[in-house]
Amino acid sequence: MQGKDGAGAVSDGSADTARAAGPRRADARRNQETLLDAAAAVFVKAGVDAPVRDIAARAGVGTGTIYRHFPTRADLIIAVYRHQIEALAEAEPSLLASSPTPYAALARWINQFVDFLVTKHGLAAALRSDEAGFEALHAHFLDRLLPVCTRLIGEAAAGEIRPDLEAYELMRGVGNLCIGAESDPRYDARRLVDFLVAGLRRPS
Amino acid sequence: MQGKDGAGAVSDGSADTARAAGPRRADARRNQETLLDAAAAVFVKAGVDAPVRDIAARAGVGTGTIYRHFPTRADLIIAVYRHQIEALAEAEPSLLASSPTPYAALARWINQFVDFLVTKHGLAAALRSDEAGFEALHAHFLDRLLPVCTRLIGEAAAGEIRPDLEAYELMRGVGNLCIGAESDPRYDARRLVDFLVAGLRRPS
Amino acid sequence: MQGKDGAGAVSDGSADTARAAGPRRADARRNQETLLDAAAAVFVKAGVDAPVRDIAARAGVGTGTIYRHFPTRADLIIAVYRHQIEALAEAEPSLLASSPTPYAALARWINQFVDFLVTKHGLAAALRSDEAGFEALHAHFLDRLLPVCTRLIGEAAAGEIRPDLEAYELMRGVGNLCIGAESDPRYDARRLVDFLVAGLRRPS
Amino acid sequence: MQGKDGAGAVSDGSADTARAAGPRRADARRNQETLLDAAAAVFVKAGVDAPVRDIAARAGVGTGTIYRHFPTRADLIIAVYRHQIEALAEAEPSLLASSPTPYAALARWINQFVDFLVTKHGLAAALRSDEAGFEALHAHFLDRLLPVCTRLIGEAAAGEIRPDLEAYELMRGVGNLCIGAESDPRYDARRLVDFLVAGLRRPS
DNA sequence: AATGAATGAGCTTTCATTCAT
DNA sequence: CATGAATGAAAGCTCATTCAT
Repeated sequence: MQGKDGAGAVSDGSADTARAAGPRRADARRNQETLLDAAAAVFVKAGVDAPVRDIAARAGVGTGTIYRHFPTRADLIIAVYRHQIEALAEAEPSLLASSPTPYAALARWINQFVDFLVTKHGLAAALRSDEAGFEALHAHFLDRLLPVCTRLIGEAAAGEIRPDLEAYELMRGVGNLCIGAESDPRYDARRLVDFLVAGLRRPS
Repeated sequence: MQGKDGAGAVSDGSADTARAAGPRRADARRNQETLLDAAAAVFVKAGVDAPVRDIAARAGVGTGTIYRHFPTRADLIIAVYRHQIEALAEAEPSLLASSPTPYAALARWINQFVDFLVTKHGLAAALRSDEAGFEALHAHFLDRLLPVCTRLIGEAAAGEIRPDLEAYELMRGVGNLCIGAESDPRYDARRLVDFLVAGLRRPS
Repeated sequence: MQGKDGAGAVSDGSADTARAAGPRRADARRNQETLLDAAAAVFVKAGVDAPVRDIAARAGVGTGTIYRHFPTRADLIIAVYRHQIEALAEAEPSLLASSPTPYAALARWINQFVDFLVTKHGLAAALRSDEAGFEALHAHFLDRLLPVCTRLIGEAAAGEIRPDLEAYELMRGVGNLCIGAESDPRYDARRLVDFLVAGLRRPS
Repeated sequence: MQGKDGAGAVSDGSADTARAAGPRRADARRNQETLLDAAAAVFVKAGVDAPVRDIAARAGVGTGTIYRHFPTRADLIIAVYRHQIEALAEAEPSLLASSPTPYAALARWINQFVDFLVTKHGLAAALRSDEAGFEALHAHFLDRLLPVCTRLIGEAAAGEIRPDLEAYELMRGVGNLCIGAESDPRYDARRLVDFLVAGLRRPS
């Protein structure tokens, strides 16, 4: 599984390191996380082609630091992609704990998932020449998040939402709704996702 | 195609309604329509790459007839595309008349619209080399159907659905949901469209 | 001689009429000639198996008209065969008149003869089951053209070409050179006929 | 795959052996060669259906010897065919050496080639039921002789003959001229081949 | 009598699958 | 196992032929 994890065409070094759990020293890892959080936020707002300067500014570092950790933009996108996947995977318990109902937790998770989709769709463009790499990252995405979404749906399925909803189908549907959303001001994907999520509720 | 229809010799008065497109002779135009109806139905079920034989069989004609009218598959897809657009445009009054509520009419129209999307997405693939042609057909699509969908939403907006819903956004959303649906058995686009349409209703 | 003229296996009627002098009315005969000219031209270019549509198109008529005059392909081939033989027979004086030397006239006649051979060879295939019919048509061919070719050779024999050349031998040789030429792109029969005709000249 | 060598339907044994290098013992091979030379000569004069007695007589052996080596006539024809091909292939240098000009060498080679064609055409009849076998032998013929003829043409092309002459076309043309020559006393194929070869010369 | 749209058998090509090496 | 030849089902496309107009 090592050699086919999809980072093939991308420069190694820090990107590869980031893939596991980040740098060894705690402070270094914290820096890295800050940086990825910042990049993720900027990606959500301005797309994966956002200026490096903006990301650096939001992270409170110099642009050189970004390039030190992620030599190419693809490296950065991949790292953010993994980072957001981790965040989505780890968000489950806290969402369930802090939401009034399981359905509300699912809705909030989907909202965070939409943020991630900017990165995911950008990834496809960034790795256009590396089909295998993209496939591997996509597989990682499914491996990690399908179980999470399935559990969230399961919690809500008890009474709030329509039965027989499949996590794959929901995630794909939300993913589809977000295609091309960045470039079209007349199309607000998030609104439509809200409609879709609303439509999951059982008719009262 | 001999005895396909016992009353074939009797010309159908209603079909004589003057129309811009179509062959001159009345029977030829009726044949053409039969053929396009059949092709549309097959496209919905089996995609735009469905065997010509299947389309011919459903239309009750020989394969040669298809090729005579539409020398290439792109020609056929384009004709079906226009035909379905017309059908969608003309369906409005009857849907409104025969549905219990305007919302139901909209929902049924969207359902028919999903059928059309198979053709629309197939069109993109068929005209991959003809960007300009595709743009023109897409423009025609918007010109013709945006007003229709806007009116249907307007009817329903009075009380049944959430306000401020834009026809463009809805059609784009439904269109997006149907991307790649043919090739993925785990993904039922129509189900998700139903969820989306359900989500348009005002919370009671 | 009537009943064994070689059209035995072929449907009778108009084909038989055509054999003599064509239809009675002048315009009908002209139509017939137009049609045979067209068929001959198409045969030369695309062989005796050329689509009926192509012949009809070149003659400016519908396909049905071809079938009315020549119910089977064999009928058509036979008619073209006779038609071309007549043309070859009648070409003699004008060729002699319009060519600088008798040898040039012979060369041009042979060139036209090569056109005819496509039909002649096609005839054999078309009448495979009717040996007697083929023999009769072949005899007609010899009866009509051997004298013509003999005269042309006679004119040229005075000084331009080798003595003792027999028309039969020359025509057979040219005929042989054209066997199987249609199906083999690497073999240009007309080129070789040109060589052969060139080889008839007396060494200077 | 047995029949790859083209003699599939035909009895094996000496025919197959002959293909490689002939019998082991030198004297036996010399006998074989004498026999094939004789058969070739008889074939040229009297066709491939010549009586075995005649061949045996010319080879100075008894008829039993012929049957011992070549159980069926097809075996014999195939062996002669291969033998003549070898002879034609090996004749090149000596012809070039002993002829006044390359063109003369080519003309003499073509003359010998005409001898061979009697066998070649007879082969087609003998193997009528073994299409694959004939194809294979024909392929062998082309493989072996096309290069030889190409070289001879190349030698002569310098100045004596018309440019752009293809070996395939020439050999096919000569082959065609010899079709049906045996059975028609009014048709002297060799004479026509001479004309054709004469026509290859550049006009002086 | 002429036309050409319609038909569908059949030819060609493709391609998934199998099987032998 | 890996390879790639062999197979044949499936589909595209052509064109001879018919027949309603």
